[in-house]
Amino acid sequence: MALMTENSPPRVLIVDDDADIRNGLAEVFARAGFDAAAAADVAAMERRLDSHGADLIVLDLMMPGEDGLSACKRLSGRGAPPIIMLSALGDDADRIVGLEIGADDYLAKPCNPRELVARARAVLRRARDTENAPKGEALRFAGFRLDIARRELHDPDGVVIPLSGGEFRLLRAFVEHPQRVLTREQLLDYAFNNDSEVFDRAVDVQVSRVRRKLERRGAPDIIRTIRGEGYIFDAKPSP
Amino acid sequence: MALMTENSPPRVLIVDDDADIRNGLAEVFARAGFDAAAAADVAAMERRLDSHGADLIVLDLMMPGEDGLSACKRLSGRGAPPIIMLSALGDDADRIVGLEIGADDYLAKPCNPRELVARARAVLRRARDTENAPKGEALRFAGFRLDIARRELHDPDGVVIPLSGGEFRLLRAFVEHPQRVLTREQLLDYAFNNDSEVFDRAVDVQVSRVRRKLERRGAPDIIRTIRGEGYIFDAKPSP
DNA sequence: GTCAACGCTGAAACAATGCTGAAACGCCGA
DNA sequence: TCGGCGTTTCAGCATTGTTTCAGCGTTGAC
Repeated sequence: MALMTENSPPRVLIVDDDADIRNGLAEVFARAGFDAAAAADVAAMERRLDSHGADLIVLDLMMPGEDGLSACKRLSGRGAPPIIMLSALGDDADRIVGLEIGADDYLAKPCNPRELVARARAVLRRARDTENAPKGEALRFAGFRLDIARRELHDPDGVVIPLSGGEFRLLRAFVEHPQRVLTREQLLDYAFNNDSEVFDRAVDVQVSRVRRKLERRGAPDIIRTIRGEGYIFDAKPSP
Repeated sequence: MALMTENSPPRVLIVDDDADIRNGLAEVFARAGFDAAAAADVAAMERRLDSHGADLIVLDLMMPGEDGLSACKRLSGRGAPPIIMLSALGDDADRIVGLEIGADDYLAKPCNPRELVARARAVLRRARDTENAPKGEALRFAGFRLDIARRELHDPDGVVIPLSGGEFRLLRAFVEHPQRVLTREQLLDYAFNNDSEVFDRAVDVQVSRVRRKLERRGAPDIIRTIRGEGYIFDAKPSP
């Protein structure tokens, strides 16, 4: 599968012969934060896939030229991104129901744009979940263990240290970027909602909160201050 | 039971009178790494079972000739592989549940192919885990037993705790994804009808309903809140 | 080298934001 | 009509960004 690039907007490819629908859906997805592209028929879709790839295809069922259905069957073999089929209302949705082969989801047109986007996100999430499923992620440092799936910190004795959401994100940012100076600005990027302007000093406060919890378990000086620069996470990643 | 050969693809046998669905599902399973075969009716299924065996049967409920239901009842007695029943659109899965047929899981058509494959894997996993145990696979946690086939929850004393359909689906989602934070969005995916837009908060309410029933049987804190993130099912799977 | 002013940081207190649980309501299908 | 279920409302409160202040390292002048 064309792997979705981490931390970049998911690329959706809309395939429909009706220009109004095509562009409308593209705009809907674009506004929802997707990287949206459009193709008027199956041939154009294939070209686009070859040249740019995609993380998700929204495919109209009925189209002149090669049918969406046959394209779906063919695509869904290997390596293709997940597919959401759109069927025009009035086409017996029931029949399509039986034919849902290969598609990851389907909707009847006209469909609510928000619902389409929601389903798209769901399909992408599921695809990603199955990719990352076997990953029992845990980051270790100085005897501690940061359990990503549970968002918990365990001290060397295995005792759980409660972390708030912000504390967890900050500590995670540190653990994932160890042994290097991180400016407050970088830490804001990594660990704070960057949807609004937040003062640098908020970082100081969170750092001190995390420090206190680490120190209390006998691990002082793991987060060192670099005066005028920022902070550095100074712990050896444990095995 | 026709034992599953170790380290070879699991053999699934799809039984449906509709050729499109039959072949489509076969392709879905094949793509998912199964060794898929298909049969158009119960008689063909029996022949296939005798000649090749299978590790899992996906059986349509409504079929001409012998009904899937009766075939399921008959099969589930002895040595037969686990069965996933598919009920056509409109049939209510919850109603089927009450019937004492031997299926291991139920899905309502139309179903998401990924969902079906996931359920198939889950059934096979359970079957393997309890290979030597009497039939009646169930998910166990903290002394409780969640019977997938009967959609019932039994407390440590064996008493049945009534669950509504939504409560069952939510609890099942939790039990199948333990020890990790599940966002409300994920839980909506797993446990709610994704036919329309449902607000996040519906999850909270269902969670509180399930919590109340668990707590009343002396199991508090099994579903923990992760503020700002979601919920985590924090129970050790029991033997 | 000494000293003082300055700026940076840590700690604590504070307040606003928004998340969550509980209860109640209403809709809808059986 | 009733149970199930999604929505709404509201109160409580954890979280978190801001503020204030003191300590101290840094820096520049003398």
